[in-house]
Amino acid sequence: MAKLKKTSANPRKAPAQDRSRATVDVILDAAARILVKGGYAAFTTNRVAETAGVSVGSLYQYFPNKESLLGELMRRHVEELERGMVAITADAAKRPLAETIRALIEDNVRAHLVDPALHQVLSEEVPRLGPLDWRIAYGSRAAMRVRAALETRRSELAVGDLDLAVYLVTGAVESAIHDAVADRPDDLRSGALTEELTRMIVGYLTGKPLSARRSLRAAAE
Amino acid sequence: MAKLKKTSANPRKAPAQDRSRATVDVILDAAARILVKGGYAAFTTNRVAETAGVSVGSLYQYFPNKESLLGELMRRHVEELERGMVAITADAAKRPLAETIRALIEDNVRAHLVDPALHQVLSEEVPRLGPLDWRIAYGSRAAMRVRAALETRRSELAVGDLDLAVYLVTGAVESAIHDAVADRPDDLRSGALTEELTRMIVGYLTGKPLSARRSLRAAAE
Amino acid sequence: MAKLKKTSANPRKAPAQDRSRATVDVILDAAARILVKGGYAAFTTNRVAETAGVSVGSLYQYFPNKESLLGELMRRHVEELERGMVAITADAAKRPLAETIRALIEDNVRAHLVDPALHQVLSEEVPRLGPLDWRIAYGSRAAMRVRAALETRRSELAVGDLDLAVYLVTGAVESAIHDAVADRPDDLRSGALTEELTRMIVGYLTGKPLSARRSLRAAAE
Amino acid sequence: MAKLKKTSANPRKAPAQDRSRATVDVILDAAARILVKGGYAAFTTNRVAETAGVSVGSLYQYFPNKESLLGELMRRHVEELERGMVAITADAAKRPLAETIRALIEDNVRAHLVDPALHQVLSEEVPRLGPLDWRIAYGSRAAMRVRAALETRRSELAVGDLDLAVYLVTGAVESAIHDAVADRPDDLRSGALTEELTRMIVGYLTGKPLSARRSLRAAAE
DNA sequence: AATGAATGAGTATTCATTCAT
DNA sequence: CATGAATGAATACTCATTCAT
Repeated sequence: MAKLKKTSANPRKAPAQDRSRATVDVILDAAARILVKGGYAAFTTNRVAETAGVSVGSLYQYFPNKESLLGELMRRHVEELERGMVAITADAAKRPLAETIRALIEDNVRAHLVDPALHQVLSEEVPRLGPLDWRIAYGSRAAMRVRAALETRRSELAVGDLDLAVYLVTGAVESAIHDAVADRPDDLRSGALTEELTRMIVGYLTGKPLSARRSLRAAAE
Repeated sequence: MAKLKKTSANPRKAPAQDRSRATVDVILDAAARILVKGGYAAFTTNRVAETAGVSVGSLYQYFPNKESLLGELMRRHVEELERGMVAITADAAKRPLAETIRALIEDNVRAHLVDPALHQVLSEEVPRLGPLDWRIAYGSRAAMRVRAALETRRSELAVGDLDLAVYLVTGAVESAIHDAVADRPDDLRSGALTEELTRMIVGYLTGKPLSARRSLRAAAE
Repeated sequence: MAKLKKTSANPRKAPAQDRSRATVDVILDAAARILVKGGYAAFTTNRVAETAGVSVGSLYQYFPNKESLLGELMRRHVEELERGMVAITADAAKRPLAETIRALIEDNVRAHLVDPALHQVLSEEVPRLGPLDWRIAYGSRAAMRVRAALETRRSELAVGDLDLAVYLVTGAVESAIHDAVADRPDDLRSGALTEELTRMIVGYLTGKPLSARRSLRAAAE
Repeated sequence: MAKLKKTSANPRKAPAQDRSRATVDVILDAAARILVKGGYAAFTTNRVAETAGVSVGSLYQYFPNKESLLGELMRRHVEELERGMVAITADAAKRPLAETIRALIEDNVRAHLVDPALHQVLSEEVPRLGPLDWRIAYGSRAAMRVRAALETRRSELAVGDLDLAVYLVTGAVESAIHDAVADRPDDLRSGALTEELTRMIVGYLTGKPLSARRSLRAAAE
């Protein structure tokens, strides 16, 4: 049960001053390192503080509670996930659908390969943080963006319920890539997974399958 | 003292006697109820025992540790998930691919609608249990079964790397349905999600899209 | 603190019947085996019963509590220690002091080499059992016997306070041999320790040292 | 998570600060009081903390586990036992053997009369602590020191195997005095036990008995 | 007599959080 | 602002003992 004592999961203050910013970063780095190395079980506030080289007191100066530390870590990760997506969806109207979709998938793969271990722990071991949880926030924001992008090329779509289709598609991409980080790292890095995902998604959305063979080229043309 | 590495996540003894069986069930019921109601945080051995109306001692008579309680709960859930799959994949050779796939998806949806709240908590909040974790065991077993089923209809397939395709497809189905339990219960119950998923998967695997409109009928013919 | 709930540390009944006797023995054997193998930490009533192949209930039929199990084990050990001593002290009047003393020491060594591991655990790990503890009972009984034996040869003694001397001597012998079981097993088996102890004790009691070299022979003549 | 095998039986940190030192002392005092009053059975970490007037948390701040509490208590006791012995053995070469031996025994008696109840509990009831146990460490260190002392006066010795003799002698002295704390406190305080022990040991080691009557004087001359 | 399921008080230990310095 | 000593509620698990069958 998510027991939020404080408004929680948000940094206590905007890190305006330099020293503050530095301290916050040092703490978050330590937190990430600990999570990656020892999993959520090793993630204790005292240890984070010690590893960061600050006192627990200082940690609590910047983060009202343990949860907020995780929250910030997640926020940063989502930022990374969203950075590219914003740019790509912005250009959706100018490009064929297939191209946009492939770009989105490629970018998601790229983002998942940044500190994959941390990403892993964050989504697998860390208990849910209530409505502030990144998975929820990110999921729906991503869906909105993708929906908007798809709507700019409505004519190419062959789906009935666009909402449902977007939900399906974003979920499938995110989860496939996420799981592949652990299960199929080679296919992820080689582009094989991107290729297959793209074929699956584009085929589904447009009703016109990219031929397995020509898809890469086709999308580029 | 011989410190037996507790082969955790397995019930301590086969519940042979009637009283024993009853106790085991009463405990598992209580465990499930607590998980659903209060999440993993509320899941303490003492509370489970109390809720079950037995002593902690009794709980530990049947489950060597907390983990094993979760393990058994998971085992039962997986059993539910697998029951139908085995039957369906067994008949794969006799039916068109689309039909088998739709059946698998429908069955998975059905299984997810049995005690969905418990299913949810089990996969989202409960920390990973090592190699005994059902997610790992189940995932790969399911993939194997599906692969075998698809191979009986190789000629209908239009994918290069079958392994990768199976990985993608089973993961996408499982995660889409799983997420929809929480996010889109109506689409799940109405069959809309099943429909879309089937179209996506069949289209991807065969290279020949089911038309959105005629898909249901088509699959049946 | 020794918390005796029952009159404790005595077997509940004289094992008269054959089946009873057999059960008692089977339980004590199991208890001894467990103590030797796993130390006092492994010594739980349930495990003893299981190892013995009887139910806990049966164990409690014959032993009112855990303590009494240990008590009986100790009683048997003391019996072993005392068996020889009685015979030897009985003949004390007929023999030179040195001979009696050597005989007592030799017999004590012999007794300590019977199941030394059990002996060890019993005296080192097992918590004190109150006034019923064998160490106390045995210690004073042994002292009494030795005192009586020495008094039959008073003329050979060169000590002032005989009581104190006996206390010193019995304690020294017992503890030296006991420790040597663990620390100097070779000297114990070779007879070297017996030799030295005899020299020390005889010298102390008679005021006339046995020469190191001739002591063995001298005692025998 | 990195599970550091706690190098138990050592204080967690050097008690540098004043407040820390005070807390440590207050905890150890409480621990000693509880052991003396209620024996090892009453010795629970929670009770120690409560008696000390600190929280369990604080206890664990300074002692990584229960064992380490006992370890420190033992360490301090051994310190007491060794303090005098070092000084006495250092001067062994300058003095007749008898004098050194008597001094060692007297000092051991003195040390055993400091908080004898605690000493008692520590050696009788407290379970062995592995290689960190003071009994082992102290025993062999003491033997080494005594051996060195005796070797400075080799010419006065009439023993064959010095190692064995030292083992015998240190064990006998330690155990006799130790037992006498409980069994013969009057003889211990009056010096009678010291006297007899000295006669026994000196006689054994030198082969020339101190006459019972003149021994005190003789040793002094 | 024998069984073994059930009991539940008791224990060591952790860790998020506070607050006096 | 920073420190880190102190807090104490909470938790998993054990085991001697009982008693209904």
